[in-house]
Amino acid sequence: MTDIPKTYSPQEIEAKWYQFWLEKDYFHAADTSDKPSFSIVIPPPNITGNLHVGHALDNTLQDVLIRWKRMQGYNALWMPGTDHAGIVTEIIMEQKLEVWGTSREALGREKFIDRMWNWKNESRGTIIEQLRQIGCSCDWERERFTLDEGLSEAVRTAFVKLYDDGLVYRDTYLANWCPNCQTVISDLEVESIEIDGSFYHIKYPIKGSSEYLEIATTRPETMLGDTAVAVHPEDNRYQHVIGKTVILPLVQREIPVIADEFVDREFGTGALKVTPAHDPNDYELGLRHDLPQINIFHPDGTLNQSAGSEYHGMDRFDCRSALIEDLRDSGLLMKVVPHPHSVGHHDRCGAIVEPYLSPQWFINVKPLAERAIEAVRKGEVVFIPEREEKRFYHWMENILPWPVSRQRWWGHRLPIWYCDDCGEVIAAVETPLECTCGSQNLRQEEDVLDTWFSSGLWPFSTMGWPKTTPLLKSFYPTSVLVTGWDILFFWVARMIMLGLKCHGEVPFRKVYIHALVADEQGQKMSKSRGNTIDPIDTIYKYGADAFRFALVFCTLPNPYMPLPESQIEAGKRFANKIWNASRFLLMNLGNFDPSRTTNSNDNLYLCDRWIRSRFNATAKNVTACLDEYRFSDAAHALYEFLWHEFCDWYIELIKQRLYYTDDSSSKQTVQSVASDILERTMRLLHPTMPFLTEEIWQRLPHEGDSIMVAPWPNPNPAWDDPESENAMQTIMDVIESIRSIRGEMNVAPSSEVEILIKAPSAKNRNLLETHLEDYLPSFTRISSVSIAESLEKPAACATAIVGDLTLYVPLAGVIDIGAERNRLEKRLGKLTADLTAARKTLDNPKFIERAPKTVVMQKQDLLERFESEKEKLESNLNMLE
RNA sequence: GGGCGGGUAGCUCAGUUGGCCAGAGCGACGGCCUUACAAGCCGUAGGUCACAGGUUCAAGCCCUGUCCCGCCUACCA
Repeated sequence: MTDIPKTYSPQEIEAKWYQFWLEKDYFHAADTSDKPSFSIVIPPPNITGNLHVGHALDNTLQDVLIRWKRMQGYNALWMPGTDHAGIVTEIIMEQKLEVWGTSREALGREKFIDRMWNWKNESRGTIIEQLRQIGCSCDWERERFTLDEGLSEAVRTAFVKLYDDGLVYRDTYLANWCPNCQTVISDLEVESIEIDGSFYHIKYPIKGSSEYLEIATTRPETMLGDTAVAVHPEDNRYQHVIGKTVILPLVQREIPVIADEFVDREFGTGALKVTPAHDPNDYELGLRHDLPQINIFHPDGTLNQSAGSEYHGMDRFDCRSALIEDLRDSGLLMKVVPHPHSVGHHDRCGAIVEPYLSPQWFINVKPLAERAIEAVRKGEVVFIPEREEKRFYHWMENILPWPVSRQRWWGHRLPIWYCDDCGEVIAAVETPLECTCGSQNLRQEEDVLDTWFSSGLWPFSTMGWPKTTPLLKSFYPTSVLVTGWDILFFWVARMIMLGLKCHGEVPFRKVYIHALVADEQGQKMSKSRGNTIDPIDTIYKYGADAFRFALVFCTLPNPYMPLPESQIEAGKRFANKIWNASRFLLMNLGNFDPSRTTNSNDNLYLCDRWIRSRFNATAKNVTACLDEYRFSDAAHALYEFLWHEFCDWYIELIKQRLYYTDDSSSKQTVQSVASDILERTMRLLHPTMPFLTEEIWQRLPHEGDSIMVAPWPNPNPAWDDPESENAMQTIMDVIESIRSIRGEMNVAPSSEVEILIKAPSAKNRNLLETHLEDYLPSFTRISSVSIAESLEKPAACATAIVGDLTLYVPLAGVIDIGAERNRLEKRLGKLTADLTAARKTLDNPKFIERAPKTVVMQKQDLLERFESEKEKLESNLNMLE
């Protein structure tokens, strides 16, 4: 066993165990089982993407849950897969095509799609392989992709079902249009960004008059599509122009001045240019006043022929500049005023979104939303943290129709066919052969569906829906969904709506919404900020377990979670600490034979009973934390127990017995207790740090083939031992006091000191007499220990007080009286303050009267302790001369 | 404009239904290569819990107001 390396090196260990688990098929969940079911579907990452830190967090948390539940005896399914990620993937492909000197249009739909599939097949596995590197125990045999035939059938089925129920319709509407991607997008995909824009004040001359109206606009180029000017009906400034005609500058089109209450008199000049085809408000205004809609843009954002020959073919922003110059030249530009305002940008490509008239397919999600809200209100889906539920309601209650068609090629083509002969529109799961009119001139809709539509079906489409499969029966609704808050509306809300609609049941019982990863300054990690960390580099540098531990440790129910590199380093140090504690133990197991150990408590030392009791508390705590999705607390509990109880104290406490005991049965006992506690703790830690724990577990005495399938450690009620915990606490306090004196008095660690302890109570005297000499040498160099009911304070010594105990450490020739006085006075100052506060509370008759008895008693105890300690401190101070 | 979250140690944050002397990690300072671990060990310092009121026997926690910060959301051209 001495061949165990001194430092933990994760690389080969991680690869080895992952392969082992795969070979043993531990990741695979049975279709049906006698065990209770637990299931999670992975938020499918982009098939052509790379793992980023957000994925790492999301999937680590899922892996923690799934490994934990598996150990708890569940038939645990983690359904993996990937998403085709329509628009983003196409954007990247188009960039590649440009480099290769071609384009989407040049290739045509069929060849373009072929390229996409080739790319998909090439990159297939990249992100999956990365998930494996962080240790994800997904059921890889069941891996799905949103464009697979089965899932595509689910998409068609769901869409047709919605169509048949009258929830799908086609409409020409002023929707958000991305001129760069040349597709409509939903309002969720529009990101408002504040820009330093300008207000352009333009003269609109009134026909047959020398007067003009002053119009302020942020988008002067849209004036080419103006079909009216509007003022407030009660605006005194403009009463005389209502009903008159103005001449649209440059264009010379005559347009009416209308009155509408929508216009805000306070804003701008109180006169509004109306462009029904290019502004949502103007669109509504136009409908009310029956104004013409003049579309001045091509789909790519260049000006079309309606803009007039002057501007035809120009880009919309070039046109703005040109138009401003022309207005200036004509003397119609009055002024340009800085006007910061927010402008919609496409969240995928960053282009400024254009409100644009086009025929689109919509889903009327209002009825679905109502049902989803009801389900959440009834608790069929529980949000963690709870506050996310409010965001959910807020969005759902104000939901608008969902534009689902996209003018793109990579995705599910809408299962809609048009009859060229009779104009019939057919929605069908399978390609129809002929129309009801008998015509075979059927043409499928060109548009594809929004990627989020297929994602919305993910929890059941991956399990075989629309077929009724054993998998659906066993695992739907899934137990919990784990995802970031940024896709609550995009994805979570839609899954709930579509799950209820299509499968009649919510898709998951719980949603755990985690933070987005931020850097040390609290800034979200993003490529544009350049503050990202690469998970694969990080794993290489620190090890997967260290990375996972840091992620779990930092996971709090906040919107952003800082993940400083120092925390990942701490994870690495923790892994190394565990490694070395295990190494120590393994080196001292000798020819220990666990099978010969009885479970008798006879030979147990105080510290054995203590560590078992502490283990119990830890096991309870960790389980409770995971039950409540308090990941960070679980990690803290494990860290605290392993490092600061097991390593700092227990290992030190047993060294004497392991090193110097000849009594083989006593040695056998401590070997048994220590290896048993470590083995169980490895199981508690396994979901968080799977590789390290497997490696150590395999080396320790254990039962079974893998820690992965070992049972989750439950607390053993027989191990709860508050008395031992109290006794150990006293001993630890004594040791800490001595160490503190040595440290503060600058006693060299190599020099031995004498310890005298006045122990008035028989209980503590007995405790110290029985145990202290066993334990003390491991912690501090001592020449002798004297314990007595009462003893005289030696000259020139430092003192400390622990409960009713008074410790004397003679330091003749070493002690600095001034330093010791300072030390004691400082302690006394704090003590006096605390004592005064406690006394004040207790002197209040209302406190005695109204506070619970236990609280009063606690306070009284506390006061007594303060008083006794103060008394001792003062006497020590007085004797200091 | 509306909504949500936050302001606790130098930094990042815990602090679960109000009730032991307000904690952790990192950083700082001092001392140790003590045979599991220097990726370690020991010790020390550092906080008017944003501010002002209120409720209560008791407030970091509950209520009101103020000041900051962040985010989400909204059609003011």
